[in-house]
Amino acid sequence: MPFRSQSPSLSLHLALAHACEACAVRNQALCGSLNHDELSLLSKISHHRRFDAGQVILSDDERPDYFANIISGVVKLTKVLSDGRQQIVGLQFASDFLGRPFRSRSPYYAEAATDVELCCFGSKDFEALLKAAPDIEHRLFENTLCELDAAREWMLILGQKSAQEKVASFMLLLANRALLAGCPHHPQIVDGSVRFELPLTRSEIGDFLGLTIETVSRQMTRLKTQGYIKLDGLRTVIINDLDKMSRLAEN
Amino acid sequence: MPFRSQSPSLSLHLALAHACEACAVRNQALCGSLNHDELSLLSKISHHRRFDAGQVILSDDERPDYFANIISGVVKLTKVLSDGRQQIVGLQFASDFLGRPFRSRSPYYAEAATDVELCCFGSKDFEALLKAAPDIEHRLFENTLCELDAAREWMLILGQKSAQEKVASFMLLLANRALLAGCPHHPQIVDGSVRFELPLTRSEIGDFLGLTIETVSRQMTRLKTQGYIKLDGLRTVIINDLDKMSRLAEN
DNA sequence: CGCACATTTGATATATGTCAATTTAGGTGG
DNA sequence: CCACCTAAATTGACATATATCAAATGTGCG
Repeated sequence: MPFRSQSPSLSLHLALAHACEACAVRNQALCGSLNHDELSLLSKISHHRRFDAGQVILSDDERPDYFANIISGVVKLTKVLSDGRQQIVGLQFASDFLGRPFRSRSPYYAEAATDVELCCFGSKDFEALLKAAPDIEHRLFENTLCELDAAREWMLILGQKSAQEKVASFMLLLANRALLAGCPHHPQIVDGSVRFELPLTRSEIGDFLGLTIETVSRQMTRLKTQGYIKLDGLRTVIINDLDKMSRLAEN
Repeated sequence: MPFRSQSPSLSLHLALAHACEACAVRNQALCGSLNHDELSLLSKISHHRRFDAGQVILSDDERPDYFANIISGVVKLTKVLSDGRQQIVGLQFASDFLGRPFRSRSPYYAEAATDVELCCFGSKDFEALLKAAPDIEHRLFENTLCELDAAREWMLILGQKSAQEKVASFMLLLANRALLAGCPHHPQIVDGSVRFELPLTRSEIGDFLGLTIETVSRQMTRLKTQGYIKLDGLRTVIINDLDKMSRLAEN
C-alpha cells in the first residue's frame, strides 16, 4: 500500500470556504459548471493528494473509494494480460476526471506517469453530488463521450498504422495537448514548430502504441534523421512542421 | 444516397398508442427505464427503418438527423484513413444505441453489417426527450461507460495480442453476445460448446482485428485443426470448449 | 447447374520483434 | 563542479509473425 502524502495546502484549502473557486483547472474541469453555493459544497468534500511518478492510483482489483480531478501531472490507464504484456488504454492530463462511476471495480489500473496532484472526492460524497447537481453528471457524460471518441481514434492507430505513423500520431497527440494547455496569449507555435515534454518513457510509449521499446527508439531517430523532429535531451521534443507531421501520421 | 425503406408495420406502430410497450428489445434498450406515459410519448416520436446489409446508416461527413435503437441485426462502426485502410471501432447489436449525442458530426461511419431494423428518433425530439426524462440520459451515460470499457478492452487486443489470440478473442466476443441474447431458459451451452453466426465477412473480421483477410483465414483453419472450433458453412461457428478457448485468447 | 464472389492455400517479402552489446543521460556524492 | 554510477535509450544482427501477391478452391445464389 503506497504512502499517499497530503497536499501541504490542505488545511489552507479547507479553511477557505470556496477554495475551489480559485482552482487552477476549474474552468476546464467538472466543477466548471457549478455556481458559488455548489462550489462551497464541493470544497467541503474534496481534498488534495499527491502521487509520485510510478505510484498506482487505482488498481483494477480493489474497489476504489474515491474519484478525482487531475490538478497537475499525467496519469496513464493500463490493462495487463496474465503474462505481463500491457497496454496503455488512456492518458489523462490536468483537468481530466479519474474513476469509473457506477461500477464497483475499476476495469483498469490508473498509475502516475509523472508526479501527480489530484483533487479527490470520496465515492459516497461524489455520488450524492451527482444527484444534487445534475449539471455535473451531464458534464461527466459529455466527457465520457469524448473519451470514447478518443479511444476509437486510438483503435484506428493501433489496428491500421505503421510504426512510424504510430509514433508520429503520438507526438501529435502530445503537441495538441501542450497547445491546448498553454496560454492562448503566448503562442507556442513558431513557424509551425511546437515544443513539448514527453511524459512517458520509451517503454511506456511502446505500451501505448503496441510496439517494442526498440522499435519506438528506431522510429524516433528516423523522424529525427528525416527532419520531422528535434530532440533536446531525452524527454523534450520539437516538431518542426506540424502540417508535414500530420501528413506523415495520416491525420 | 441509399434508399431507406420504412418498416411495413409503421402505420400500425403509430396507431397503437403504446407500441413501444410491446417492443422486443425494450427491457434491454434505453426505453426500458420509462413508465407508461413516457413510453406513450416515445411511440409518437419514433419510427422504424430497415437497412440492407452494406448500407451506410450514418456517415462521418454529414450531420445525422436521427438517433436509434437497434431492433435486430448487427451494425459496424468504422473509421477510415485517407488511403483506404479501415478499422472497425465498434460492433452494435440488438438493443444497442446508435448515434453520437452533443456533437454535430459523427466521428465514424455506421454501416449495416447484416440486414438491420432500427427504431429511430429525430435529433430534436430526442434531445427534448433527454431533458424531459433524465432517466434516459442517465441510462445512456451508463451505456456509454460500458462502451468505453469495451473500446479499451479492444485496445488491449489490438495492441498486444497475436493473430491467433485476436481471432479467438473475436469468437468469444460473439459467443458471449449469442449467449446473452439467447433465452436463458434454453441453455445454449452444451458440454461447454456454443454455436453462433459470424455477422462479418473474413475481410471485415480483418478490419476489426487489424489483420489481413488471409491471416484471419489461416488462423481460423488453425483453430479448426487444433480442435478449438468447428465450422458449419462459412458463417456458422461452434466453439468446442469455451474455457479452453478463453485460455487461448488470454482472457 | 453454373456463375460470381468469398475464402482458402501457397510462395515469398518485409516490418517489427528478439536478443545482445554499447552508448548516453542525468542524478549523486565526493 | 566534476566524475562516477545506474538506468534508460540507442544501435546492431538476426529471427519470425504477418503482409503481400498470386493461384486454386469452395460456397451459395440465381
